[in-house]
Amino acid sequence: MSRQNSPAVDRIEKTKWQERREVSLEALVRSAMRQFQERGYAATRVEDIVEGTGYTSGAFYFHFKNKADCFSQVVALRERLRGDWPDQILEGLDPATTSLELVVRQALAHFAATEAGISAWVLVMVDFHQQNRNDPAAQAQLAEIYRRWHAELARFISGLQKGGWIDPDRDPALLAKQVFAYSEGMIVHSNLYQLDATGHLDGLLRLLAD
Amino acid sequence: MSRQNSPAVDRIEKTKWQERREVSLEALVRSAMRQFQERGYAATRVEDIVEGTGYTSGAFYFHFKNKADCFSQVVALRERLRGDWPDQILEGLDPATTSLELVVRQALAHFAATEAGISAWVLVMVDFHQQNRNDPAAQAQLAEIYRRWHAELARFISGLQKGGWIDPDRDPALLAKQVFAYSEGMIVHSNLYQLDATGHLDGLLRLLAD
Amino acid sequence: MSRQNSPAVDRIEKTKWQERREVSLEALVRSAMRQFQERGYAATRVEDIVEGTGYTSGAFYFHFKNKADCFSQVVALRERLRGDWPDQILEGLDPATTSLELVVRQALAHFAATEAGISAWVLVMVDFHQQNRNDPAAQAQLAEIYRRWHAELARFISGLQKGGWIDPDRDPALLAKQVFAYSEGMIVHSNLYQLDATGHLDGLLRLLAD
Amino acid sequence: MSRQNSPAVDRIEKTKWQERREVSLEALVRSAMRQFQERGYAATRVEDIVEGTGYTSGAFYFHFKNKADCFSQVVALRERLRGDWPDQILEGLDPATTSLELVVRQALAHFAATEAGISAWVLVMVDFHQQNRNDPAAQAQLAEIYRRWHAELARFISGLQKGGWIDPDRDPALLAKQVFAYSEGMIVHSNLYQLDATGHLDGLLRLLAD
DNA sequence: CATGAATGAGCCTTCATTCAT
DNA sequence: AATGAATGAAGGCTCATTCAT
Repeated sequence: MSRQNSPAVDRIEKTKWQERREVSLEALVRSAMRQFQERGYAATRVEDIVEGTGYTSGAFYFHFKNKADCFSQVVALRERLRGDWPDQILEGLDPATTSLELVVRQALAHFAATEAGISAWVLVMVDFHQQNRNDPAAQAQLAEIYRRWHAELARFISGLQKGGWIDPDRDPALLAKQVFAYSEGMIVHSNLYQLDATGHLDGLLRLLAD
Repeated sequence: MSRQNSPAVDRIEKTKWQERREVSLEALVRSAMRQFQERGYAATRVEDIVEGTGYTSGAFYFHFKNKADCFSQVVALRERLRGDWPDQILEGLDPATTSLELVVRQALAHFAATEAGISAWVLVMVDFHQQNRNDPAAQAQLAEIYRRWHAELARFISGLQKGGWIDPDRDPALLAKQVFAYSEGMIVHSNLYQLDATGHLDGLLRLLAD
Repeated sequence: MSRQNSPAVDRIEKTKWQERREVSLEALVRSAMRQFQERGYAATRVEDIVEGTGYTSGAFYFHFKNKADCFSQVVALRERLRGDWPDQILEGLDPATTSLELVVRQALAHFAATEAGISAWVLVMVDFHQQNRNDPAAQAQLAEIYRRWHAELARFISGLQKGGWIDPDRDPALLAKQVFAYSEGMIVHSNLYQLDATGHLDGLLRLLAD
Repeated sequence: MSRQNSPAVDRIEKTKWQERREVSLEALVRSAMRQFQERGYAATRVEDIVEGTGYTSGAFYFHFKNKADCFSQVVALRERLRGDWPDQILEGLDPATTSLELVVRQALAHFAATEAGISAWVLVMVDFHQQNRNDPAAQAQLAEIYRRWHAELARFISGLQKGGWIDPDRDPALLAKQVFAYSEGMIVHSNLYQLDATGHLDGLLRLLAD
């Protein structure tokens, strides 16, 4: 609290600090996201995250309580990046002229675009889960992440039902669960076993079809 | 010592040793399977595996080149345990009186039984994959494991087609890929996010249905 | 800014700044004393000291060269707080009506009062000593602190001798040394081993008695 | 368990291992004692302890759970070294021809001899206490260490009373407490403030005298 | 075939201190 | 006079693996 300054100056000062802080935090979180994706959660050292950002490991621990906290912030960033996709995608799509396949393609494209090439995040989630099996807080956090993802998906599916793309009698929550699991299962297998994406979309449509 | 014995005695000695060797190897592999499942691959220490078998870490490195080699042998054991399930299950099932759902249930039951309560092996696979991203040999090995699993599934699906449970025009390989991904996606999500199994079977049937 | 002002204003400015400086310094020193006592010297982080004062670590390093310097200033504060106790306590005590025990009790009460609940400072001294074993300057400083404390005690004991409470033939310096060591030994043991104060006063009187 | 060997061979094997283990453990504990004394508990790194023993930090963690555990074992060693001193010293001393001072000198000499030049262990105890203030287990352990030391001292004092060196009406427990605190206070002050030993014995005798 | 003591590289984390503002 | 983001060195501890026996 620089008591000699006027409140106005004070506010400006504070903003400047805050900005600087946000800039470095953002840089670290983005780097962490990339590294986690590239190496997995466990195999990523704090040094790896810091490297290339111009900061040091000390800065890391200024911004994060620990590695797990950093992971949380990465997840938060990913949710922000994803944005309000259920509405965004459905908005302006005419059921009369747009097939279900096209809508689904749009959704997949949205994720591919917003998640900045980080396509196999499930693997990181699994990795994080494995490293924190005995930490109930961490597990609760994972469940919470799912809850949000699932809610978004269910909302999207409701939209599909309202638009007439999907049978309105099916349970959106259940469908969301199935579709989500299927998609991530495909991603897991693609990465673990070096498979191509053939059939991914096809299966998705079968699950959604009545 | 054995050099002083006659060839006959030698052979007997050898056999005894070999037996002991097999016994201890089996014990270690089974313990490793349990531990990997319980703690994940990375988090399982060699000490954890050895503990409870009556052997020590030295024995571990007598039987395995390293931890990854141990993992391989666990996978091999799992394949042996699984056995020739496509034939076993289909054998004697009458399409006229048995629904697709029942057949699928039988298959799921078979895995549950043979895999001895190790139900979330995907997580271990992911874990192993993450720890060995830069080792092409390990990745190739994973691909090979998939190949075999996938072949079995495809064979099973062919059987279903022959029995009239599934549209004979669909591609068994593709279907196997989809069904496998879906199932493991469900398992991953169940474990990571503490979900129940609701809807798992339903989705499976939708994928298989025409 | 001050360069544009008249010398008079300058002087006023300077005084204001100096005041602020003293205020913050005082706050930090007092906080440091509390924290050192509560956590020990080594375990007290600069952050701990600063926390609760409204200042930040930057302010700390404005006032102190480093942590050791801060410690010195705390010690100086403690000496100021202690004040001129040998005279204060003896003043007005009538040897005819006041027992030695009562005088000693008064002294102990005085310390308890002035040192503001900081009763186990020896531990901090030991801690500081341990962390600075290889720094001759720090060790010299400790010796100096002792010298002053010891001188005060010796003066007090001289007073006791003049008042007839203690045999005038005994060496005040030696007695001071013994009494001081005994008292602090008691404090150390009380804190390390969770002992009560039983027998503390008794031993003190035995040391002083002829 | 080398199952191929006879039980006799087995026992010999085990003994060899045990011996080897004891040798290295002893080396590490002794080195730790020296280093703790020389540098203090906190300032002693595991590397310092290991250095000069021919072992590495890995060996340290094979023998000790952590640094605090190592400290415990050092304390245990010190108790072993001290041995059954109350009886040893009093044994064969004739009260008619031996003064109290001489007996006390013998005791002090005993400690000086057995503790192998480690004369200021209190400082290490304080250091350890300071580093573990928030660990109730550690604090309980310290109390236990005191209890044993104090019991030995009280037994010694009882012996002095039986021999007629000390007034039999005084409370041995209280006396032990006072004498112990005084002695360690002296040691603390000697080391912190670079004092000589003058007056130490004198004070001790005054506390014991009636 | 098996033991188990020991290695040694590696990683997370802490914290006194600096410095641009 | 004070802020607070950032540094960077240091230290405790883990664990896969080795090796003499």
